[in-house]
Amino acid sequence: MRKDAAHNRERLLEAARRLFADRGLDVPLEEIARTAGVSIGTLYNRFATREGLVEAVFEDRAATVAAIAEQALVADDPWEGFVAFLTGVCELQAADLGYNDLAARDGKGIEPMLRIIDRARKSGALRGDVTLADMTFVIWGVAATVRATYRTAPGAWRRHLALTLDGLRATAAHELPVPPMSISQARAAMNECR
Amino acid sequence: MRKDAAHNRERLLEAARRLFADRGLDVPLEEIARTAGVSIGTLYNRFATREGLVEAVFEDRAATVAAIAEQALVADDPWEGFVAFLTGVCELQAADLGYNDLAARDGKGIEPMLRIIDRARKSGALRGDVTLADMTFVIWGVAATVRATYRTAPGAWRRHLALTLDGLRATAAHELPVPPMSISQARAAMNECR
DNA sequence: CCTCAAGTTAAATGTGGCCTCAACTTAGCT
DNA sequence: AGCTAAGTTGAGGCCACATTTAACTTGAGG
Repeated sequence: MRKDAAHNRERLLEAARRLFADRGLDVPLEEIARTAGVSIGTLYNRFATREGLVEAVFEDRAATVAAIAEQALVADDPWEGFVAFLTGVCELQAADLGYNDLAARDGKGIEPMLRIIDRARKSGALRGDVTLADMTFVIWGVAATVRATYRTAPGAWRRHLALTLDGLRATAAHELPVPPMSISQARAAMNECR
Repeated sequence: MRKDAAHNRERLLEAARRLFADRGLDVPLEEIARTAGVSIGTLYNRFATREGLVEAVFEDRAATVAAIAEQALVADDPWEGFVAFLTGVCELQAADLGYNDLAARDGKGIEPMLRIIDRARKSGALRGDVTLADMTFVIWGVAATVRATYRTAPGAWRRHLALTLDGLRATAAHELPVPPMSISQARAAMNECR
């Protein structure tokens, strides 16, 4: 790749990073190009599709989430680890409207939870009847609250999350009315998200 | 109003009712007119704005919600009443994507909860630290789950709601990290919802 | 310095939705 | 039957955004 092309690519990523963060994934591509000081054609040269750009902007997030998961797995208290993981992911959501959109559609954010859930359940703190698929409820719920409140009441999502977590403790468990979604249902539902 | 105009109004309401229910509030007005067998101009004659149409389609819902609230207030067990109200409203959301959109934006759905919450709190079943504003979390959360799952896993929202309710019981209470939103913050956040 | 593949540009094209308006039609009154 | 206010129509203007394309520019190897 030529030097000027690489440079434009960086400028585009920077612009997209900022605009996605402030306004979500639906920002017009023309505005991203303009903000980057580059023509719309160049944007299309560097990133064939919107998804390509989104992927490039957020590729680091997978590693971030993995790091949060690792931390969570070595926490002294498995429940604290579980809480720390969800809090960490939700903080990413709250800090970036683009990632907030993405997390609700993407699925990759919850897959690393499998072992964290297992550990917390075995410790007896996490209720035994929740599954990985139930974590989508947490993500979708907090995502919705972030979207609604990020301007009016930033930080309100922490209260939503805390209430949700209280419902996930073994000590809070009451019988659930329907079986959990299968993983493929959960994945399909995430893809369907807009 | 002339007879033919009244007739067209009905046809438009019917079409809008069905399309909103199936696809949410963002259905193109042209499609509603076409489905009603009427021109777009006539739609604008009968309903000056999209909100006007939405309001007309869903005007009965306020009474429905009020009825659910009344039922809830006379339930033997205040907690059961509380659960019944939220379940009832969420069933409305799940049955109609348009109302699902509306409930998350509208606020009117939760105002009648004030007395229900009071009663459930006084009975000792509902945790003492939750407020009316916290109910927006339930509405937003279930709305998001309905949107994500109505095709893939209809009914999954009942599980989301049940987990949420378990977190609202007094017996589940742990300290909350941030104070509740004020009512005006909650209202503003609802208006901000897309 | 020349060359040309690589890259950039902005205008053009396409799509989809909103909303208006001037020309036409009709209900309903007398 | 005739009049007219009320109502209907759909084409047309507008806008926002996506995507393509043909003409122009430039980095970098020889």
